[in-house]
Amino acid sequence: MSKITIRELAKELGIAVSTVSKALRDSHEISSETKAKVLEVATRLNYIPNLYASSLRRQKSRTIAVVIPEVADSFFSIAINGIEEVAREKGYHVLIYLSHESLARETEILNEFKSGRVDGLMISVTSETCSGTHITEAMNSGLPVVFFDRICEDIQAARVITDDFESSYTATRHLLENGCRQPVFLSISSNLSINQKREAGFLKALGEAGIQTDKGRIIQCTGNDEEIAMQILHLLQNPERPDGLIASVEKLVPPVYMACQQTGCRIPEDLRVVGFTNLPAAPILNPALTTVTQPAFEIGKTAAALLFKGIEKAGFDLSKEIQVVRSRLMKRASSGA
Amino acid sequence: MSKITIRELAKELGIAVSTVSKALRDSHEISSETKAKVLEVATRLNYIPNLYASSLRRQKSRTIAVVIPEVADSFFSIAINGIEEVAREKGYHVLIYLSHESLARETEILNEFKSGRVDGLMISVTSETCSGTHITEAMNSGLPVVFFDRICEDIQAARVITDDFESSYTATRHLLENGCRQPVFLSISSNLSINQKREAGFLKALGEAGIQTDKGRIIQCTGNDEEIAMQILHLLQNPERPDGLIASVEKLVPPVYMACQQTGCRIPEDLRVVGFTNLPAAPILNPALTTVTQPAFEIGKTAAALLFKGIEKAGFDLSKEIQVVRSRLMKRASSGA
DNA sequence: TTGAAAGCGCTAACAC
DNA sequence: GTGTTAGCGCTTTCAA
Repeated sequence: MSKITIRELAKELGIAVSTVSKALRDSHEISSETKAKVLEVATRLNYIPNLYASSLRRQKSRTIAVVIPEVADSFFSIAINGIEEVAREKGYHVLIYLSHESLARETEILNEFKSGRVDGLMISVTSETCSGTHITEAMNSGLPVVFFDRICEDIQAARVITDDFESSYTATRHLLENGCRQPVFLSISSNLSINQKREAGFLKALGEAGIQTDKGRIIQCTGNDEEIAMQILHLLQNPERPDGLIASVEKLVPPVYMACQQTGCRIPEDLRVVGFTNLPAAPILNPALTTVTQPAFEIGKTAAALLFKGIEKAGFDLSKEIQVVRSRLMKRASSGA
Repeated sequence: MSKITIRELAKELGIAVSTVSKALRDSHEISSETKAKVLEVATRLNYIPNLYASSLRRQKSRTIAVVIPEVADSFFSIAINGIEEVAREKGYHVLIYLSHESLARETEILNEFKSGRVDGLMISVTSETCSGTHITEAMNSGLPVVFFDRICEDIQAARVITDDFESSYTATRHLLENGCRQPVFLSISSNLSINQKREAGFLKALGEAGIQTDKGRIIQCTGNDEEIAMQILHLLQNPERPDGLIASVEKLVPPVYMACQQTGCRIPEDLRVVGFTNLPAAPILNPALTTVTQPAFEIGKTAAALLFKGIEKAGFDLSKEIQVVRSRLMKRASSGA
């Protein structure tokens, strides 16, 4: 039960520690008989190698870090599922860090990785992150990095993203085809490249439909949850209220629905709604929400697989890798489909 | 930028490594002048201590493990928020492991902790976990353990839970007071102590109301998502269908609502529904869902705080700690409130 | 094919 | 108050 070291294994077997070490790592220079014997005793004594000793020696930790703004969000939590699945197959451990949309916090977190704490990093940046010097610094220290979903445009690094521009364009066209003339786009930050793309897709569809794009079509929702709720409430109370709405992130969906309940604004009759979200509850909302559903699990898996390639394949240049996994528009009642 | 060691710091300063080490750890046996000098050079050279060397030497990793069945669930993801917050304050790192409701997987995960990989463990067990020998084994190796939410009754260990019996009893009474005569309780596993308590609270309320508790009032939902959906569909298609329902876990909510849509069963007229869930979307479902809302964030924080006390306070006996944080019944339209 | 020995970077006795 | 030194448990030359 107590901690057993490689030294004790060696003593038990009557051979040298180095032999045991090699046998355990399945080295080709050890005879298969010896390997078998070592393995047998190791399992019998329930030997578990000390990861820290190994990490110190090999400068490898078999651990990766996942840095995300928030975990209580269906996109990120499902993405973690994908990441964890791949990590487990590969025998890696997963450290989770939440930046809570704070650049300062994100910087602080990344700074710790310079010491070799992790072998790789997967990150979805905060809405405050414009420049990425804290990230490039970590990369320069030799850390393989993969961005997923929320990338940093100005950093040349591996990216796993979805087709934000196209899916937003498609969603907007869907609204327009259902009769919207004054749709708005609810954003949480224009720093975020995914938001810029979603906004661009939205505006392109508007432009093609001959709808003015200059006056308040894009609305920044800032502040805490209550402030955002108030902002949305005001929007819908306004006499010139929109007749269509795209919620660009999941957390905007409840306040939109609540504001409609409070103002008597009917979905979809008065306001057609589409949300970027992976909420399993989307089909059972009142009314069922039309969503741009991102391939969260796939993105997590793909990004993790890419990272491990970067970690394990010598000479593999991660920085040029860009993978796009497509989102799907799921039409439901909220858009009057 | 490159990795700088304590040895180089010492050389730069012209003092011994041990002095540097002690200064960095703010030891009382180092003069404040020396400390200041060391700190200055350390920050100037951007020294980041090698965690693995330190962990190997001190047998402490400043890392904790969180083992949960699933992360794409609002209770667990919010609990992680609470855990992460406390961990960050304490300067600890958080490893996440998903057991996916598999005892085998859970056992495999815990086995790795015996080598001293983490300083403490927070766990919410799988629905397959009846006996906890894999957990006691880890505990016996000296690992501080805190259970949260899904505990193991037969293990004497720290627990942070909610009032499952009482909240289920209250929820059931609420259904009965609104006219239910044939409520059912949807469960995913009777192994789980939280489910047993919730079932017991349900049955007690039924008993007090003079309702028979022997015939199929408690329904085990097993299998994958589709199978569960089919099972619930059959339940509602049955001529003797229930007039009230408690969904004991979040993932049962969507299939219940979907089945109602498909069968034309109206909530709350034909079926009054209560769900154990922290879904932010509960108020905007069709109709708004009455929930037993668990204090997920509080549970996470409390459990983490307890674990750190167990890790850091010498002689503190974690195993006797039991903390109960109360859930709240949020009455909404689905129960006909 | 196996073994001896030198560290990985840090900490904690123990000396000075 | 500061320095010297012996490891923590493991991996990896290099020698046998």
